[in-house]
Amino acid sequence: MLKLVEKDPPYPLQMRMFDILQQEAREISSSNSSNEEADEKPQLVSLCLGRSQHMNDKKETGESSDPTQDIKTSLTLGLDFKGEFSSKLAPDPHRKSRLELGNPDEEEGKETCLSSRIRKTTCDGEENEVSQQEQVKRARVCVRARCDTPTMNDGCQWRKYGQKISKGNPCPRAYYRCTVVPACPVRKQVQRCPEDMSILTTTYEGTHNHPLPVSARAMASTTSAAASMLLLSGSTFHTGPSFSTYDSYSRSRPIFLHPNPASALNPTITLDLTDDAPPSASTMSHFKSKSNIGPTSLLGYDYTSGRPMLLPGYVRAQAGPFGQEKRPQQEQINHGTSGDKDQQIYSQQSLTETLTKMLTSDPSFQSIVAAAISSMVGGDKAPTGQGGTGRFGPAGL
DNA sequence: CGAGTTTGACCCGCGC
DNA sequence: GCGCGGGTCAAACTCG
Repeated sequence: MLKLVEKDPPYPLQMRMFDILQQEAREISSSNSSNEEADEKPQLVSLCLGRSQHMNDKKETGESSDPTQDIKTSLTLGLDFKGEFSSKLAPDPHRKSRLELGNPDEEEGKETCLSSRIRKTTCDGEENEVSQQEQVKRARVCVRARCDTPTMNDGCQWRKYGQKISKGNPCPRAYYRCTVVPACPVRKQVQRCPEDMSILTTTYEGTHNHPLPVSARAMASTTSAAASMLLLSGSTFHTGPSFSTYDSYSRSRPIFLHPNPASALNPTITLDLTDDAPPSASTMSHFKSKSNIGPTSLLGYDYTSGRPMLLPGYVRAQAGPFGQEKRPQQEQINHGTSGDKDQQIYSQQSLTETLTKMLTSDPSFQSIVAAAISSMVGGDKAPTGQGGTGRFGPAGL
C-alpha cells in the first residue's frame, strides 16, 4: 500500500482512499463468505464489492506477490457469485444461439474453456447454481448522474458497438462493450434522460474478467456493491416509491435508489446521483449555477463523522491522471476548453469514489440502501438474518 | 493503416 | 402466428 503512495506521489489521497476501500471490502467479503457458508442459504450472493475470487486464488497461489498488483487487480465490475464470473453465468443469448447454429465463436470458447480455476468450476457445472446464474444474468446497475459528456467516464475503455432509438425516448441509446481485453463480457448502455438532457443514465451489466485501471475501480466497486444488495434483497423489483437517503443525511445531497419499472425481467438498481430530488435541490442547484463542476463533485466524505458531506475542495484533492476514455472523440466535440473537460473528469471520478465510500464504508448507509431495496421489493424480504443484519446492521440511525 | 464509430440489417424474446 | 421492440452484428466510413 505504501508502495502505491510512493509510486504515485501526486495522488496520495486517492491511494489512501483505495487502501481503506480495499481493506473494508476485504472485511465485508470475508464476513459474507463465512456467513453464507455457515447458513447455507439458497441465495449465494455475496457483497464482495467487485473483488473477484480468481484474484484471491492468484494471491493464494503466489502468482501475485506484488501488493500493488494485488490492488490493481482486485476489483471488478459487477457481481461476484462464489467466485464465478457472471460472464460465464450470463452468456450472450445471441452468441449462444449463433454457436448452436454452428458459428464458432472463439471468444466464447476462450471465456468458457481456457485458464483459471473459476472457469474450471464453471465448466464442472453445478445444477443448484442455475437459479443464481439466472439472477446474475439479469442483475444490472444503473447509474443516473448529471454529465455533459456523451458517456460517463468510469475509467474503463469502451467501444461503441451499436446505437438504437428506443421507444418513448427521443434520445438514442448507445451500446458499449469493454475493450480492456477482447473477451471482457461487460457492457454498458448509455442514454440521456428525455426530460433533462443533462442527465445521463448508464447501465452496467456483467463482470470484468481482467484487472481494472485505478480510475475504474471506484465505479466498479460501487456498482458491484449496489448490485449485490439488490440481489440480497430480492430478485424482482416492482414499481414503487422512490427512496431517498436524504432523511438520514440531511446535510448532504441525497442519493436516490429506485426501481426501474422498465426492467421487471432484469432487476435493475438505479443509483440516482442527480440533484433534482427534493429537498436539497435548491441548495445544490444554487451552488451548481455558479460552478462548472456540477453537484456530484461537491459530495465529499467526512471521515470523522463517517458521513457524506459537502466538500468543495474534494474534486481537486482526488484529481488524478486516470479516467481518460481511450478515444474521447465526441467529448472533444462537445467541450470547449480542456479545463472544463478536466473538471468534468475530476467530477466523475469524485462521484464514483464518493459513492463507493458510502456504500462500502458506512454501515448505516448500507442499511439505508438495504432498507430501500427491501421496501421496493415488498417489505417482506428485508435483508435480515444472515443476509441482512449481519452485513448491513440495524436500519435504525 | 489500425482503431473506433456509424448505421442498416438481422436475430430473438415477448405480448397480443 | 405475427408484429414490435431491444440488442447485436458487421460493412462502410471516419479519424489520427
